[in-house]
Amino acid sequence: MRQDGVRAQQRDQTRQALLREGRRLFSGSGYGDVALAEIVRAAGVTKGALYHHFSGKAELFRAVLEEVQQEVGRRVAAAADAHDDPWDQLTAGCQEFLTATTDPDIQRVMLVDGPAVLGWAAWRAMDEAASARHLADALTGLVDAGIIAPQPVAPLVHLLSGAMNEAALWLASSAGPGDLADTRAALGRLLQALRTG
Amino acid sequence: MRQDGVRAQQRDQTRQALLREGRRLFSGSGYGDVALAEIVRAAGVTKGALYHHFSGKAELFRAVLEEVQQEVGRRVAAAADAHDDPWDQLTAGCQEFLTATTDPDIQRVMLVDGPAVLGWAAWRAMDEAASARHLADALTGLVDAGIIAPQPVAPLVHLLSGAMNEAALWLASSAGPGDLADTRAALGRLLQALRTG
DNA sequence: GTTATTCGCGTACCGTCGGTATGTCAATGA
DNA sequence: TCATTGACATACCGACGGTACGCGAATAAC
Repeated sequence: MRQDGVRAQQRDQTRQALLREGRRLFSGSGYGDVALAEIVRAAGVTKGALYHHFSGKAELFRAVLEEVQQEVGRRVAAAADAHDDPWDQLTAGCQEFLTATTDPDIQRVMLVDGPAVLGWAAWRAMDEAASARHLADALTGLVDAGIIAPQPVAPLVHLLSGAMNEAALWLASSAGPGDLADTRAALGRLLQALRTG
Repeated sequence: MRQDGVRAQQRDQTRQALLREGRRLFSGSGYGDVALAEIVRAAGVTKGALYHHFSGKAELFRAVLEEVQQEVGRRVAAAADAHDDPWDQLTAGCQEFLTATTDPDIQRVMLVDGPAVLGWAAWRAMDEAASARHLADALTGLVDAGIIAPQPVAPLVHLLSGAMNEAALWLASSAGPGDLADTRAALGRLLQALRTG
């Protein structure tokens, strides 16, 4: 990604600075309470630079969201790949998702502001590409292998994805000790319900 | 609620008009894309009236959200009360929730903009009071009756609530024929997993 | 019944913020 | 060496949320 040439390097550096400070401020204060002037000041540039790299505030946020989602997606995929058994891959991925998205900073961008700023449909498409796709693949594989009952996977993907999103928000907000373990257990029981026999 | 006296009537009428037009515009265009000037013009008043009844844009939205949530809550409670068996009450309530929140206008206010505008914690508290409380009560009752396995209900409430929210958004957005039925079936299977033996 | 007072709301105004138009200077290619 | 492109900076604008203040009618006080 890094190109040679003085100008290309400077360009990348500026873009990275905008993404870094944008992410930090959006995470901390929420999209609506962050002014562009704040972001560019923190990044050491001006609004001219921001509008040279992004079409506006919403697209900067979109870029930040994409970064966050792909990080979470990679963590989930890595946790799943650590197992060989398809069923273990599913449960490990779900548990890792629950852990990763418990970070309040990730939540604000990914789960709270994301759908409102970009619209649910666009947010869904990005989530699909980053992590829900893994869930759909895992479920499809398990159906094909006869491990879970034959059924349309799309409804399941959304039910489970929504369940984990909301649970993560709750865990970060009002979690007492043991709530994470209880939630993991409850989620495990729901997943178990999908198994045949 | 309606009081006598010319002034009290006028006051109620203005407030209702603001809530009605606010709800219509927030539902159609989303919180961020609706200007206060638009709302007061539609309601036939001025910003002075709006700020006399509400502390600002966010509180008007909060009042609208409360209205929407309580409507949904009443629908869910009514569907549940139509049954005598506690288990039937749970499933009927969940299915009704899924149906009620498939309305795109309700979704935008209740599921997309709500958490972003008021913050997740405040949104959650309102949702708790309006409808999630019924879910928690139903689950607690089923645990006490020995119909579902003894376990903390709080994690379950959030998992199921989140599952239904996300599923409703999906159904309204990209639903093909049969998706609603498939989702109801999948949700029913997940609920079934909670039953003992 | 007259006066005082509150109340519901309109009007005018302000600061801030997202967005745009244009200028500028260094890096690049011929 | 010179023309050109590109990566910004600067100055500015319109819109919007919010506030200060005024007014007139309904109500309360006596």
